Amino acid sequence: MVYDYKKIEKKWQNKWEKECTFEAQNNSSKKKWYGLVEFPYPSGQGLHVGHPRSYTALDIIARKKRMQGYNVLYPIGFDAFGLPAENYAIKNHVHPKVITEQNINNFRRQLKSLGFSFDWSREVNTTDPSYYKWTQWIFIQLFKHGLAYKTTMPINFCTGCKVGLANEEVVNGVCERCGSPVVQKEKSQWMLKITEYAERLIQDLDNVDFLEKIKLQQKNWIGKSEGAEVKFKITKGDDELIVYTTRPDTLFGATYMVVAPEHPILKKFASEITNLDEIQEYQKQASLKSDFERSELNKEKTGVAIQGIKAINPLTNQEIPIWVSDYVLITYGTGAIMAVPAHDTRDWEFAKKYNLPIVEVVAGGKNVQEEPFVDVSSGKMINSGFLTGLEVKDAIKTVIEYLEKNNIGTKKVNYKLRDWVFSRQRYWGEPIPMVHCKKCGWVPLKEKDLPLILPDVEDYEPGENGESPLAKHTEWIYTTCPECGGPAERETDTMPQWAGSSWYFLRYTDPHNTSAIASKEALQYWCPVDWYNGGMEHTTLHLLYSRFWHKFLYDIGVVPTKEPYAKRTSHGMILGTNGEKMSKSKGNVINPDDIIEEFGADTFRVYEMFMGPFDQTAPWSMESIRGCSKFLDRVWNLQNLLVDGNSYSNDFEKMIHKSIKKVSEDIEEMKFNTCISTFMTMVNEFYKKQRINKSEFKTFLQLLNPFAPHISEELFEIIGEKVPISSTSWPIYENDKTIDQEIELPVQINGKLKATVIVPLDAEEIIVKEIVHNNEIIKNILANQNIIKEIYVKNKIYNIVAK
RNA sequence: GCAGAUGUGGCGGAACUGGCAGACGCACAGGACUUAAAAUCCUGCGGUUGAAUAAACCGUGCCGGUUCGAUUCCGGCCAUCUGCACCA
Repeated sequence: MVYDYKKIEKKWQNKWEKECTFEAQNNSSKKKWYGLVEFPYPSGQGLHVGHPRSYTALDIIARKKRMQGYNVLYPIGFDAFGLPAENYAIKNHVHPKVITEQNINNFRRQLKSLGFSFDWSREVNTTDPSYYKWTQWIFIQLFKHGLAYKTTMPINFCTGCKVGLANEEVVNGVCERCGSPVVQKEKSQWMLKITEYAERLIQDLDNVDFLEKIKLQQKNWIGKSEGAEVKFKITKGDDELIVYTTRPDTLFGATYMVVAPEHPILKKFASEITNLDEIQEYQKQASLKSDFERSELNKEKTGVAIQGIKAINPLTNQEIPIWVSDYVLITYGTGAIMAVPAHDTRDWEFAKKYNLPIVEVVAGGKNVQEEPFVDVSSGKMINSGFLTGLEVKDAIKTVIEYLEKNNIGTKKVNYKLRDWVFSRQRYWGEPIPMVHCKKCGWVPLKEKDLPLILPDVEDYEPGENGESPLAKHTEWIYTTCPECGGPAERETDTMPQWAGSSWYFLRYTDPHNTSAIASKEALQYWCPVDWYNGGMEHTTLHLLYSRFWHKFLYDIGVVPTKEPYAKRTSHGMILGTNGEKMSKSKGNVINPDDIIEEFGADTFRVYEMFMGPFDQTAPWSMESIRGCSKFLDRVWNLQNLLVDGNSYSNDFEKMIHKSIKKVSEDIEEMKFNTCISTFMTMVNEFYKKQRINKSEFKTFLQLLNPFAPHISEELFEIIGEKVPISSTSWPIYENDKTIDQEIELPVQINGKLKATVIVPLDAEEIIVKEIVHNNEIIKNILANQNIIKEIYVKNKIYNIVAK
C-alpha cells in the first residue's frame, strides 16, 4: 500500500475539525496546561517556514500533555493591525480590512494544513471590534491610573511611514517596518509609563522560568544602574545643570560638560549665549540624524562650545565650559553629562579634538594625555581633594555622602528603559478612546461607549505633515465631551501594533465574553500561561510590554497572577539554503505550501524538528527533508512487518522502554532532533529484525503521534485500534527495563581506549579488576609496563596509568 | 564600542553531571534487485601511514591550565552570527 499523505492528512484534519478534538474545556476538574505561541501577523506573503518551527514544537508538547491527561489550551489568533497591510492597501487601493481578511483566511488555511492541534473555537483577531474594545478599555484604565499621559518630546519620525516610532522600532537608523530614514521631530504623543514598573520587571524575573539569556536581555534592556545626580551651578542666574553619573567619584576630573542639542538650557539661556546662531545651526544638523547615526562609533565627534555661560564644578569650584554635542542623547539620564576625559574614551576623544584639559583622578594608567585610562572599577584616587588616597569603592560612598550633605547631589538609581511612545499617526490601528474637551482636558470615553469603532473611511492615507489619516475626517473628530457634554474633539492617533498583542493570551481564556476581557473564573483557572515560546526578537519589545500590561492588570485586580508567563523559551531562525536570512530580495524564500504539496505536513513537521537544535538557527536543506520523507515511508511500511505474539527478545523490549524514556524527557527539554533520531533508530531495529508486534507498533505510534499526527493516526487505525491515538494515554516506561544488567565498560591505558569488557551493572572494583586484567589485549600491553595507578568509576570507565 | 550567542567529518548535527568523540540523517562509494534507470534493501564512510576487518599516530576554532581522563571546567586569544540606545 502506498503512503498517500495527501488523502490521509486531509482525512484526519477534517475529522479533528468535525469532532472538535482539540477544544479546551472551560469547566474541567482536570489539571490545566496552557501552551502559547506568538500569534502571527497575517502578512501578504503567507506563512513563513519559521512560524511552523515554533508552532510544531508547542504542538508536540500540547499533544503529549493531552495524552498525559491535562486539559490543554493551545490557542491561535491573528495580530492583524499594522503597517504592512496599510502600506499595501495604499499602494493597491484596497481597504486594509479587506486585505487583512484575505490574509487571515490564507494563514488559517495554511495553519490547518499543518495539522496543529489549535483550539480554533478560541481564535482571536486584534482588529475585531469585539476584541479591541478591551484593548481600548485597558488603555482607559492605564489613563485613569496615571500611566498614560501626553507629552511633547523629540521622537523618531519615519520619513516613509510618516509616523512616530518608539526607539525600539528603529533598526539601524531606519524604520523597522518600511526601511525609510528616521529623523527627529517634535510631536505630541501618548506615552505609557512603563518606567514605573522597571524595578518590578527586573525583580520578578526571579520568579519565572525564562531561559537565562532572555532574562539577561530583559535586564540589560531595562538597564538599572546606581549612581548620583549632581547639580552644577551656572555662572549666570540661579540655574543649575543636573547630570546623572555612575561615577561620582571622578567628579574632580570633570573638566567640561556636554549637553544634548535638545537640552532646554539652550532655550533658557538664549539671551546669555553669545554664539546662538552657531548653536542653532548645530541643533538643526543634529535633528536630521537618528539616534543610531548619532551613536555610531568611529564617527568623528562634533560639538560647539557655548559662549557666554559656563558651569562650576561643585567640588573644584572651577569654571568649566559647556559644550553641545550630539553624542549626548536627551532621552537618557538628564540629557547632560559631566565629561571626565581621563577615564572615558568618548570624552577623551572629544577633549583631544577640542583641546580641553584632561585630569587624571584614578591612578594606575599610563599617561592620560596620551590615552584614556578607562578600566577604573578599582584603584586609588588622585588629584581629588578630600577623595585623594581612597579606593574607588570608598570614594563613591564618601563623595555621595558629601554631595547629599551639601545639597549638591543625591544618590540615584537610573534605568535605561524609557517610557513607551504609544501614538501612531496611522489609520490601521485601534483608535485611542480619548476626547479632548476645552473645559475638561483629555477625557476617556465611558465604558458603555466602547468599542470606539475605527471609522470605515475611504481615505486612509497618512496626512501631509505626519498627521493621522483620521485627522481628515471631521465628522468623526467632532463629538461631545463624556464629562460635561460640551463640544470636544477625538484623538486621531491610533495605537501601535504592540497594544493588541500585549494581552491577547488573556482573551483566549474566554474569547467571546462581552462584559469583561475574560471572566474571573476563566482567568483564575488558566493563568498563568504555562509555556510560551517565541522569537528572541520579541524579548525586549513584546515580551516586556505584555509583562508590563499584565502587572498593571494585576494591580487593578483584573488578573490573578503577577506574571503572565510561567515559562518562556525561544526558537532559532530558519535560514535559506545559502545560510542567509530568508528574504524576498535574496530570492531564498521557501514557501510552506510547496513543501506540504511535495512532501506532506508530517514530513514538514518532522524535518523542522530534526533540522537542528531547536533554539539555534538552522539553514533549510532540500536534501535533508527528503531524508525525513524517506523515514516516514519506512514508518508506513512497518505495517508489512507486523507479527503476532511477544517481543523478539528482552533487548528488543528494553529498546522500547528506553525509547519511551528518552522521547518523554527530550520533548520536555525541547530536544526534538534527538527524539527523531530515536524514532529512526527504533525503525532501523524493526527492519533489522524484520518484525514488530502489535504492542510495540502501538507504542511507537503513540510516541510518534505528536510529531507526525496524521500518519500515526492512520496506522493506528490500520492495525485495528478502535479509538484515535490522541485519546489514548502517553506510554509509560518501566524503569527496570531501561537499565542494562550488563555493561560494556571501556578500559583505558593512560587515558587511551584499548579495550572494552563486559561487566555486571554496579560491579565492585575487585570483580572488574580481575576481568580487566584477564583481558588478552590489556595483558599484552601491560606485559612490559609498570602499573602506577588504577582508576575505576562504577559503570563508566576503568583507567590504568602505567609506564 | 557594548551586550548576547556560536565554533565538532564533505554537510546538518549527537555525546547524561568530566568518562568509548562523531549517534541519527544527508551526500558519496560499493553491492543486491532490474534488460536498464528510478525506487527499495544491504555494506562502507574523520584524517595520516598501511595490503589490512592488523597496528600506530593525529583529531571537537587557537594557546595554555586543572585532572588518571577535557567537546565538557578555568584563564587568555581568534573567527563568525545576532542585537544595540556612544548610556556617561
